Amino acid sequence: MFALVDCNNFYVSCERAFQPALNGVPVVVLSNNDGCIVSRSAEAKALGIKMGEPLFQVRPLIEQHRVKVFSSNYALYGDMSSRVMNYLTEAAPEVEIYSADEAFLGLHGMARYLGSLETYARRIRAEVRQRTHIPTCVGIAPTKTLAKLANRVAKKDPTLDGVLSLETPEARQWALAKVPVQDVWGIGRQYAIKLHAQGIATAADLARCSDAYARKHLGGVVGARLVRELQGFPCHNLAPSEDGALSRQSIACTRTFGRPLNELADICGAVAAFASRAAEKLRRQGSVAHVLTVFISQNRFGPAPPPHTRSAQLTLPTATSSTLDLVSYATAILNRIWQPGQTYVKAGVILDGFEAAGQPQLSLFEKAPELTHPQASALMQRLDQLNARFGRAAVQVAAALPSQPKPRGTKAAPGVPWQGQQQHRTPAVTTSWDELWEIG
DNA sequence: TCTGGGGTCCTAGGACCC
DNA sequence: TCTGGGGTCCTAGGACCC
Repeated sequence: MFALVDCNNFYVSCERAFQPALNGVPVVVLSNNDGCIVSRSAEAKALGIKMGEPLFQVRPLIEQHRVKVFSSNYALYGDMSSRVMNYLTEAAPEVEIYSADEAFLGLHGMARYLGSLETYARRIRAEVRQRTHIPTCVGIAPTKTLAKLANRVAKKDPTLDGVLSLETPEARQWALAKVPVQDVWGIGRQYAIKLHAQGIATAADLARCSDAYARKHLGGVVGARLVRELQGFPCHNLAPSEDGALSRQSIACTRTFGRPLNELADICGAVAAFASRAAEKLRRQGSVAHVLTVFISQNRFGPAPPPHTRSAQLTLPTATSSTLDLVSYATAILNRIWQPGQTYVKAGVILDGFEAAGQPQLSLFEKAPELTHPQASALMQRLDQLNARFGRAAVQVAAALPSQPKPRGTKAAPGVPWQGQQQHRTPAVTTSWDELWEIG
């Protein structure tokens, strides 16, 4: 059996945890750059504000109903997420952290010891709420896909009080019939259109499909597994998270700029900063990367036809996690793809092809790579320590700093040219000394 | 004026190898 | 007319997830 614990409206709930006055009123949280709606309270959903909608399109609705609006505060959400996950790691023998706000618990053979899994789930839910003020729902089922489905039904049906267990076939049939096919985990927009056109409207309909049908219409083996999981046959194992942290196969840092940019120096600063961030994340998970991709994008909503993005990928001679290496490779790639006279609105750096740091895999017949310079590695360690202590980006490579102010008489825009808007951000009350709550 | 930022897995096709 | 049968690696792209 699996349990899926999923936080309700996670970003909004994090804001509410420190501002109880937000309870009961409509609240939304915005994406980076204050562009789109990415989290909504139940009251905001009821007003018809949709997930992913651009802020400027719903502004009338927001003003009319006095919806509270917040820029995203990832320092706060990340910290709240670890609090929730740390507790879950204590509370269950096996935990897979699936995202910032969701975790699968492995409950194989646990019913013997726990008695009712549903009672256990209710206890977990109450504990998470008491410790963090974050509301959750829990779904229990023999497969991950059914646990997701159970969780969804628990969220929608208030009489269930946040927990639904699908341990019996009867319970499963009942739940499958209630869920529209587009709400099944793994059915997105494209598949939903196709399925409805063929008369498959609910999860129960989908669970009755043949293996051949699933393979043909739902992306091959992926779709076949999806249908099997709905039928109650597990195809996905738990992937337990070590140390309560996620370990990635790729790491990206990509951003829309605060305003469109056409100066190479400005874009170069952005790319250097993104490469630095990506390198930090890479070191934190103890990996080195072999492959580096840089891309720059023009406005995809503008009149110009696609493609809007230029990118290039580089296989590095030696896998590395050094900020200095990655910044210099990244800016070299940028110089190859940047075109003068064009205006760019976004850039990104993506790292791939990971190995564990300190033990690169040697391929047969290849010469051993040069050892990482101990000095460079010590330097990166100091860099990470300083930034942990004095705040992110306290120490940076010079390339990531904004270029020098322009000569007098020309008007220089204030601040870092590529940095985005954050007009509605709350303080990082749990992670920043400067922004701690003052009581008194 | 204003439109996010991460990730995953899978497939197909081409180059190349024996 | 007929024209092997595997492999691997890489890239691009699609679909999905939170």
